[in-house]
Amino acid sequence: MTPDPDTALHGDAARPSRREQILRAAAQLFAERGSRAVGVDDVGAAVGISGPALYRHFASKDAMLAEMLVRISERLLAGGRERIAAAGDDPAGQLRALIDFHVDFALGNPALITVQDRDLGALAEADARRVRSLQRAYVEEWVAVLARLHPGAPTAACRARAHAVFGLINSTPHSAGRLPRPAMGKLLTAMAEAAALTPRAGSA
Amino acid sequence: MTPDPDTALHGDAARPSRREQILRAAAQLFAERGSRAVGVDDVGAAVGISGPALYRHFASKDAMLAEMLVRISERLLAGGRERIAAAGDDPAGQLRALIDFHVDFALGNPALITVQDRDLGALAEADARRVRSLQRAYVEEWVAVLARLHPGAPTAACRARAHAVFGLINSTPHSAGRLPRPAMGKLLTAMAEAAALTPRAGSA
DNA sequence: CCAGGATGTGAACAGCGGTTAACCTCGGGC
DNA sequence: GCCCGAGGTTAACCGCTGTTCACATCCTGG
Repeated sequence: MTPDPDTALHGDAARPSRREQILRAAAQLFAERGSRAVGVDDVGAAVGISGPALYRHFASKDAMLAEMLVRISERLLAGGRERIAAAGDDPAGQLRALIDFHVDFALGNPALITVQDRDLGALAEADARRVRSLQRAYVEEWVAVLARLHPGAPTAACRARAHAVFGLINSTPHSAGRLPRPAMGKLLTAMAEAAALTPRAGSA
Repeated sequence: MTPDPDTALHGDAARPSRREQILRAAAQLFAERGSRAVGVDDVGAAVGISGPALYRHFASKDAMLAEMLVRISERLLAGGRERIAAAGDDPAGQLRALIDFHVDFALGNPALITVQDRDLGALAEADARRVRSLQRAYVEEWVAVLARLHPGAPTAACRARAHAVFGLINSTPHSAGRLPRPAMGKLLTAMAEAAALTPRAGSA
């Protein structure tokens, strides 16, 4: 019955266990260069140990990436659902809650955002399936809210709208540092809301 | 004085010379799996030849990627400038022209869009510099237009706005196929315009 | 009809990078 | 005081993949 120092519990807070340090450092490096381009030695060096020592903490390099991506997707899905629930029954309020949440996440974790949609393809099919499933669930939360705001719009359109808003907000890593974070937050929030609410234009 | 079948001229039209076939196929594969993950043999197989034959047309795999990315950036920059010039002096019209152009490009070349911002990091520093320079120039075209539409806004904010709009439009590859292309075009255009024009919210 | 360049091919090479193996070193419980 | 497991280290292995080589082929122009 050892305290099980690294399973699901134990969160991210407290002094980060080696595993956490590694995941953080790896996320940073993966975001900068792409997971395929960073070597095991690079990740090791980033946390002060060297190379093969990582295998004391992870089964493989792919396992690191998998855990990283699964966690991100889980945080997004859980956070999104929380915010929707906390926003009551008003779809407009729910949308604002989702946007605020996603903007905060993106501004706070640009590296994770980058890795998430660049290195999904590097996962083994089993892991990829799991991540995609979580992502899909998150998207569907948005779609449900958007559907109430755009009655009569086809679901596919709401889905496209959700993806477009993600793209807008996730642009953060590309223009990071240019603008102070609070200003960036306000700007992205306003743009995202405007984009999400725009009625589709009439045919003529 | 051979007709110089493959230099700059010769465009993309006509029956695509081997080089073009290869570049197209490679773009497709790179977009699907990431440039590092596709082997030289895969690209060869995609055009019916096998493996090392590619070296009759390109100096290296990296050279293929480099040429691909440089071309994309050039097309975007040239196209953007054209459209702005054709739109006269009205900033609102220029913005619409830019948006239409970018939406068309993204919907027409999802693979190129994907490769462009995922595999930039795989380039040698010299090539990367060139591509970044072209991209920057394209962004600045947008920034100039946005600055006229948002007088008093700091340049950094306009730049962030431009990146956000790119992210919105470039979301296409992630939600492709779901919606018929014309509908997708209308939707993205409307969302992009709304996002680009939203005034930044007041402080309280 | 014959040289020759353009284009392909399959085999061999070489380097890189993930993974494993064998060995060290502590800090703590019986 | 000893044993032992957690966590590191370095050296070796090995498979994969970009690249090169030596050799066919085929179409073309003289």
